[in-house]
Amino acid sequence: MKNIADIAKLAGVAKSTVSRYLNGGSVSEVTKRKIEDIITETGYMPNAFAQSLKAKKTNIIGIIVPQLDSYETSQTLIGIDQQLRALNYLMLVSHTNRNLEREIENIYTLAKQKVAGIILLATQITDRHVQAISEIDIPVLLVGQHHDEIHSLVHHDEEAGYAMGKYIIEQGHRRLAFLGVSETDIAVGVKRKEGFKRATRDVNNCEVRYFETKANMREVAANALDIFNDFFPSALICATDEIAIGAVKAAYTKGMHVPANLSVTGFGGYEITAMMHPALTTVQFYFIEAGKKAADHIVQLVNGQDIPMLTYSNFEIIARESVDKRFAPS
Amino acid sequence: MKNIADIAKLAGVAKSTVSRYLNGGSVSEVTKRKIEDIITETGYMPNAFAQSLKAKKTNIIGIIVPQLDSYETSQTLIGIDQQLRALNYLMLVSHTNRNLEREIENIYTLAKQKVAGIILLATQITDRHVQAISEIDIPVLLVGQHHDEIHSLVHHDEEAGYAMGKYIIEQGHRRLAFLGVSETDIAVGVKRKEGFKRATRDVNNCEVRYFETKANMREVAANALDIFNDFFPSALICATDEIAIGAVKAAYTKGMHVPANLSVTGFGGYEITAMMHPALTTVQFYFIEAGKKAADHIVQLVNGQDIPMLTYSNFEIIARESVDKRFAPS
DNA sequence: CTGAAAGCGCTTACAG
DNA sequence: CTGAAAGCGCTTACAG
Repeated sequence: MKNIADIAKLAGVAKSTVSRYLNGGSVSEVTKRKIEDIITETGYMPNAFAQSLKAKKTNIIGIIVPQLDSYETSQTLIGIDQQLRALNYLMLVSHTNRNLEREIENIYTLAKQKVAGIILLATQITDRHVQAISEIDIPVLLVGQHHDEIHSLVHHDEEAGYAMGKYIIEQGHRRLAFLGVSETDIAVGVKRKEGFKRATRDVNNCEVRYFETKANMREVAANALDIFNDFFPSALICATDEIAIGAVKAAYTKGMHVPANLSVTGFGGYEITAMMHPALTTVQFYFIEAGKKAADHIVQLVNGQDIPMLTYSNFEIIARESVDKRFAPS
Repeated sequence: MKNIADIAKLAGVAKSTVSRYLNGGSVSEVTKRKIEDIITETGYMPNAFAQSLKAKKTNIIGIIVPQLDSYETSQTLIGIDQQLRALNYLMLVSHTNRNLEREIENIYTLAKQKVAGIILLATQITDRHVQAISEIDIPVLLVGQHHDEIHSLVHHDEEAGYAMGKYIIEQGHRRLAFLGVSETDIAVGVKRKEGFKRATRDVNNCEVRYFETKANMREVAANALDIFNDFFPSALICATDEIAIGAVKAAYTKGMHVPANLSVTGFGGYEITAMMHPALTTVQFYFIEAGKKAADHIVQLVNGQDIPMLTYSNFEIIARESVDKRFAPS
């Protein structure tokens, strides 16, 4: 492997001239061509460490993900990667397997690797997160959760919950079960539920009950429909598509028909929800767009530019087959 | 941010002593403690570039993935990340969006970043891949596809195809449609089909027809069942779970019942296949295991150790509800 | 437009 | 066990 000194010697110029050529500094046409020839000839590639060591910055953005095998994560990463590439950055991905301890650890590890910035696909922000983030002195962007002191990009969970509530009410349903997740997850466990509450609380003759489950389709499929006891909702609003998929499975297993016996909805807009039978009514979030925006934001932060502390990503209700129209009592 | 010189000064020793402490060289107990104190006090972290520049190696493994949003990729990455972490390596992920051009480009980019090794989640290996890989002088491991000149880790696609063929025949099916993908994908498009052929070709009174589709559930759902024309198979063997999911949807859309009117099978063992209605009979590959093994292998290659050029990962047939038992003509 | 020199923050023989 | 010095491969003022 050749280094810049070799190239300089072969081209008959100084190292600094080669460096200038590489970085778009002013170099005469003749010199430029000479260097160019040598570089293509030798296949020379500058050593990224030496560059980074000297320039004190890297073109790597670290991404911390709690869960690699979810549609949401994949789509968000695709968006991030795409925009990062356009901005000439690379993506160092670190998987935490939903382990908060490991999340904190990774913040320090990435800092040590001198990444230019960090995007944290967050599920829960603890004080230790905040402390780690403040210690490392590297820009950090939260995606999916919001914290007052850290730049955040979130989906419009509360509004989405509200829209879903409105929709279900409009379809005439009045006995509703909301199947949510732990409130430690503010975005999914609290915001979506709150929005739903806001949409349904002033509706006449409407009974809503709230339940909690693990956000894992297998467990939901196995247990979800047993938690209602003697309550028989006409519609089941699930806080994620995964939960909804499990719930539909559970319904079939019990011999119930969706939506004839039970309407089911999700949140997310996972591709698979269009393939289900019946196709799932859900909230479409725009993960790829959010990922791109996240990449834009972290790079702006890296460059010292100013961005809003909190940004919302859009959503849309996708009405499909899993919700029945009922005649509501007036 | 402090550097090694600051630490040395504060501890009253030479930089080389601090370096030795950091790298586990021989340092007296007293000195060790002094340095330790200063480091925890200052929160000092060595600059990874300077380390890498000098030591001429990094702890980063580059991963090139064609498609981030597939169960297979996610699971494989989880396995890779997990084992890489155990071996003290980090994972630089680069997404190519199934663009071969970008795949080649990424090989060079990662080489420039001086990653210690590269894992390529491959779909197709062209001459240009081979050339790029030979040029960069960094160990490369192929996962999912096999090439004679490059270390490869593959699923046992041919055997899996064979096992699926045997299984379908055992269930009494004799009018079979195999819905495969382009032969440019050797593992999925050629090997699985060949295995299936081997299992079915000597069976009496058995008619098998081969079709090709895009490996995308939406397209399959829209078109898959129209390509048979006047051929009415009792079983449809799909080369991937995605295709099978699309095919089941297509069947429902046409008012057919699975498996009563048409049995359907997949390959992969995606989590969602257990949640479908009916649950899908498929081949389970062990992606996480494969990922871990891939991580082991690339690190062994990085360390100059010898590993076999070709390694197979296991599989298993998962018999579920999407295949009917028929009485075969004898 | 070009070159010589210093320095980024480490590690590694080498000498003691 | 410890330290002084050289060097990894770049970039960046600075001077010309």
